[in-house]
Amino acid sequence: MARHLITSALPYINGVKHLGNLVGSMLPADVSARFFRAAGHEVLAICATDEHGTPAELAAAAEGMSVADYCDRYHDVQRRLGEQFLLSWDWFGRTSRPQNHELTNHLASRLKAEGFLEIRATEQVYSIADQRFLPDRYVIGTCPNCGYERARGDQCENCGKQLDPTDLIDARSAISGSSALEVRESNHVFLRQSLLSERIRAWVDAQVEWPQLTRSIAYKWLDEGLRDRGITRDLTWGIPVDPVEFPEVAGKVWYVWFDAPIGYIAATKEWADADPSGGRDWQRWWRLDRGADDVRYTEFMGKDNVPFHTLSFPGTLLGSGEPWKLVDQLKSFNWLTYYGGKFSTSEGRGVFMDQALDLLPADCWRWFLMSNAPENDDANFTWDLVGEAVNKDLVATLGNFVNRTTTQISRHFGDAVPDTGEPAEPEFEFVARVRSALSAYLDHMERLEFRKATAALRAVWSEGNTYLEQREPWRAIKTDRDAAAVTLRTAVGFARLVASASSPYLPETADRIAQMLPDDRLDAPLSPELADSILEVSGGTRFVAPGLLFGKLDDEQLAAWTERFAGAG
RNA sequence: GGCGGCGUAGCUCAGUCGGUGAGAGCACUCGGCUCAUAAUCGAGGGGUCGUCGGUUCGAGUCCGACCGCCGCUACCA
Repeated sequence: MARHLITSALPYINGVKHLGNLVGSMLPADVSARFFRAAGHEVLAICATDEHGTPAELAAAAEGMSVADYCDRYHDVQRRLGEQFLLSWDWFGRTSRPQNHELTNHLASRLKAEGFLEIRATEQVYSIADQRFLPDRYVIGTCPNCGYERARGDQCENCGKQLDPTDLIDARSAISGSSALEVRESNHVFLRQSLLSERIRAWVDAQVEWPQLTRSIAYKWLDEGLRDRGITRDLTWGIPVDPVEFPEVAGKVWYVWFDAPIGYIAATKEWADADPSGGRDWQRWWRLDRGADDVRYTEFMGKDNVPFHTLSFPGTLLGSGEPWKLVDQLKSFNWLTYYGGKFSTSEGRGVFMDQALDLLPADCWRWFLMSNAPENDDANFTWDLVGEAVNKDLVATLGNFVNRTTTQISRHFGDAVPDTGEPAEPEFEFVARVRSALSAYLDHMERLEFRKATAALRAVWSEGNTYLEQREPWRAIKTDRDAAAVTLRTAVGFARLVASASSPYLPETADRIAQMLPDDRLDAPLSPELADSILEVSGGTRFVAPGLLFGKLDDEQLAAWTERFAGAG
């Protein structure tokens, strides 16, 4: 038994996440958490909402709410949607909670003591009308290079030229449109990543398990040279700096990218604090000097998050001088595109988590998304692929197997598992084939190779249909009732195994299949040897047909959804 | 502009250190079966591996150029 700490990139607070966000971090994290639990390991799965920063303030203002109320509301929305997608977090926390305030300030204090922080004066654009400093990209104006009128202060989207806000002609606030801007000087705390660079590189060098995408992103940044980075902001919404320790920046807050990953640890502390018995020990998962030395820590995220998780956050923990647990495996994902384009909130293109659940059950989405996950390259969402995943895999292969098996049992043997006949060579061969297919599936799961794992799981399902075709119980029942009994009892045993094997992807369906045998459940850990359990179902035990597991999607339905979600772009 | 990635059967994708006749699922064709949501099982057709050139006994796999698509480029997160 191993101990697995699993975190998924924290979803940002401003609104409902789309299916690309889901498949890039939260969903694979949950599939892995469920898999490792099913395999008998100890698992702690942590997630939280990332609540600080300018976009949260603006989104709250747009809805006429205080930012604290706004975050309360959307934290609840995201938690509920996560639960509806059957994400089995051990804890879903918030970066705005006191645990994160405390830990963020603690780590800042440690970094200061170790000499990795520095106060620097910076010049930033201040909007008088908005009464706030503007991040570069919130200043818009005409590009001096190409004349594009809606260039942003960091880069012109039209010609690609990198800009400073002061380069823009007719610069104005992207928030209010006001051109009453001025450059003001402001002190900020900088994390001296340049001093940490060699330690971070040595640590990255040791991460031989990381996938290619993760490693290449980390080395790209290291090779270009890590720059010192401002980790405070002139905002009101965030974690306030300690005015005693950092008087030069009193009244400012820590940068959201400084406090967000610390939120993984703080959310674990929330989890521990929430247990009144005091039986949960967060340090056992995060402190190498408090029992975390045998933890295997896996992070899940989209590729845009990789630099922060391979460089800045590890730099923060290494620089603290304290023995924090660092990530072991970092599984990163490319983008899920919608018919080749970006999922877009502003243009209404793509499918969002709340809409998705109105169309199909969570299990269908979980299966479609994971079997088409953007693991090695950007992956394309199309409704045809949704239809294929549901109709071919779930309905025709898995659902049909369970349905044809249970229909025949109910018809010929009633509400008990047939108990006559003895397994023979065909059953032993079947078990051997299942063991082999199951083994391939479990290997891919261990390696977090989700597309290969789903293909391998589908191959496991197929073995059931192949077996039925070979034994033809519908024919045997007419001449050799015992032979049909053995076949169908074996098929039920296989279905019970399939429920266990499929549970990481299809938790709800797995439960429904398992309910077929309410008195004879399978709870042994997932392993190739579990294939032997196929022949261990008790004949005569109570049997309940679960009914159809999945509904088919017809072409008209898919066409209607294609039309509805085409979006403005 | 810089950096990185991708371009393999109609579609979505695998192809580990370059090496027996280039793979899977879906779609398509043929056959079997009829218990099952016309589902299933078996067999088969289909690709000059973006283009051109190079290295090599041998390249989808390495090198160069070009064409096309995409991402990142550090105070949005």
